[in-house]
Amino acid sequence: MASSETGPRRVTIDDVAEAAGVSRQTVSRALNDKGEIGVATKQRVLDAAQALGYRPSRFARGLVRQDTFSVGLVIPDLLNPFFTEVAAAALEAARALGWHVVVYDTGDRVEEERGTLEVVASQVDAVVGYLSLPEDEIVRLTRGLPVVLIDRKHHSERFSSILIDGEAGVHAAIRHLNRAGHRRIGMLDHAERSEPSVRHDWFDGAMTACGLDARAVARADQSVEGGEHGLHELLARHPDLTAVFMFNDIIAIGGLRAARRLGRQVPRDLAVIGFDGLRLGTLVEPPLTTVALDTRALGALAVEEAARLLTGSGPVRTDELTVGAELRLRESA
Amino acid sequence: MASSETGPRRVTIDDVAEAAGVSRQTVSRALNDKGEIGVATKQRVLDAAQALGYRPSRFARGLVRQDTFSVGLVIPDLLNPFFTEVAAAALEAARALGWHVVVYDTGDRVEEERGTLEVVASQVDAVVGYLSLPEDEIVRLTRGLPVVLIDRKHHSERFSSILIDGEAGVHAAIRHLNRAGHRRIGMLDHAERSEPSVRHDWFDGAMTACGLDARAVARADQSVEGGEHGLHELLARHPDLTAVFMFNDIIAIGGLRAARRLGRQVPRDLAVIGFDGLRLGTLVEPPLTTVALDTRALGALAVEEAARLLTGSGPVRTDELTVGAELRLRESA
DNA sequence: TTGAAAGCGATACCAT
DNA sequence: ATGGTATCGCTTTCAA
Repeated sequence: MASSETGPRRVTIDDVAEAAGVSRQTVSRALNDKGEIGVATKQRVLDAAQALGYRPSRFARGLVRQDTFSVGLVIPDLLNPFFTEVAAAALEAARALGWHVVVYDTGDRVEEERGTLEVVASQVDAVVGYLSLPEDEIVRLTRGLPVVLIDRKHHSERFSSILIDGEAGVHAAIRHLNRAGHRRIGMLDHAERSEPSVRHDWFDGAMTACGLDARAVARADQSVEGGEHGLHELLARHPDLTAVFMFNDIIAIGGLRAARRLGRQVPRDLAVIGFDGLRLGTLVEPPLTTVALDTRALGALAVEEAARLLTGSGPVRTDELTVGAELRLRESA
Repeated sequence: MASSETGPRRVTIDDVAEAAGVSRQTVSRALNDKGEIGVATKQRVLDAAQALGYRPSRFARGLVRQDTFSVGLVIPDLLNPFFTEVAAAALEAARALGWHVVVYDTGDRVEEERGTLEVVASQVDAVVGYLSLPEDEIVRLTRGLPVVLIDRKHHSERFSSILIDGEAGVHAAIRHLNRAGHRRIGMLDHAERSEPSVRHDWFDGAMTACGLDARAVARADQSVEGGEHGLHELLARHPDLTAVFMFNDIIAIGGLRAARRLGRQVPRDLAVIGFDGLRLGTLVEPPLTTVALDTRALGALAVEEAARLLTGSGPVRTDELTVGAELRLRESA
């Protein structure tokens, strides 16, 4: 027994050729259903391939027929319904283009994002992602690949961005609350970064436009539990609030639950408005009023833009790469 | 202007070598951070690569360093939370193995499943999927690839299966209802295939074991709306039911909504038990009692089994490829 | 530190 | 209908 056992060598097309007593081109023909081959020969080749357990190398094949593309989709958490919807849309758009999608879930960890970007370059032709690393690091890690950033501006030439413009939607939401008589409106912002979010800016602007005071703000983790916690805190500090605008639907759903526990009935005692427009919002009680994004468009645009970047077809107008948001009235406000 | 414009040729390593005035091995060294290269040379190469917009071919690279694996994950609908959870688990397991996952969403359409299987073979080293095509067709389309079927038995040598055993869990569920005084218990089965589901068999067995009549069964589409419809129908035919076991959580959530609309309070007027144990079930009102599957294990096992199949390491015991289910009491029953 | 040459495993083109 | 040969773009020896 050799001590340098090296594992079974890969079965190549040549092995099949030898076993079937033909040349490798003939094997190729048989396997790819090309014509120009005798029926008997073909069968013999197929049998040999089967017997040897032959599987063509996708790399060798890809090398010679340069006609398949894949995009890497990098997201923080597939179980977060927002990203589920974006991912589903990306898959659908990719299917339409005949592209393959390699999905990476970084579990909200920066090191995983870094690790992913490190390996992704050797697997795909372009990257689409909701990324949190500094841009120069992304530039370095993606070694020349086209990159499409979701909900984040870019600077590098190689990059592009799909942006979210929720300003009009948030204004509509606050106006809606104002008209319904709400004056003391708070916001639950996210707690990820140290600075307030862009959504908070929109909220601020909308409140100011209505002549309202926008200072009742607390922060929450991006999870149902985070929203629950956050609303408790917000209401502890501002018990007189009659309405709350939430950073997103996930947090809003946590808020709904917290309100119930606090004995505050929604929307009678407390109006709640979310952001994102997740399907999930229709399943909770009461159904969530929200500033709805077209997550489908978001995912689709991202993949399509990646394809555009790769083929070098000209730049598209920024507004075509921007997804708007509109107020969707349901029952929570 | 030549009328036979052929598009920009791909930038290869040789182009970079020429531009930098070095050999291509030197370029390779520079790009892969190998040592054995002068700092100045390295920088010159990197600059040239940058200037030319060079990106290494993943196929060429993969061909020579045969060290990366990918698995194709084929599911009917990523937006169905059950598959979201399975997919997330699969991604996590794959990450641990250093594998890449190419995801395909067939949108519940058989033709798409067929189309996917047709192209997937040239992209991955193994396939994991919740498939509905006849096995002989899958065998044919996947041309030699190892295949792991989720929630479905296999016959082919090349295949393996991850099975769900919910019998004990369903028995526990029915016993729980029985103990709580329920006697008239119905079931909402799925409507996909013509025959009753395996879960229906479990229900049947459990009811019989309790000495109860298991004939109140209706069918529902696998969606929230389907569950809503289905429960209406079931209660129309059997108005005296006091409890319902649902094919899965999605349908159960529809049932919850239907019950509310019918003015039946859950669990007081109607107890509801789902199947799957989705996180989603904790968000609805009331939180859903369910026969919970370990979807995490399901996805992870599938990917790990695919890896095992590929490396040819011996077969694993069937019970290690089976995911159990247990009754998770929440508030709907 | 750098370069030349030999593959990796398939397909395409051109003979026969 | 079948085979020979070049080729895809890169990394890995092995020399220099």
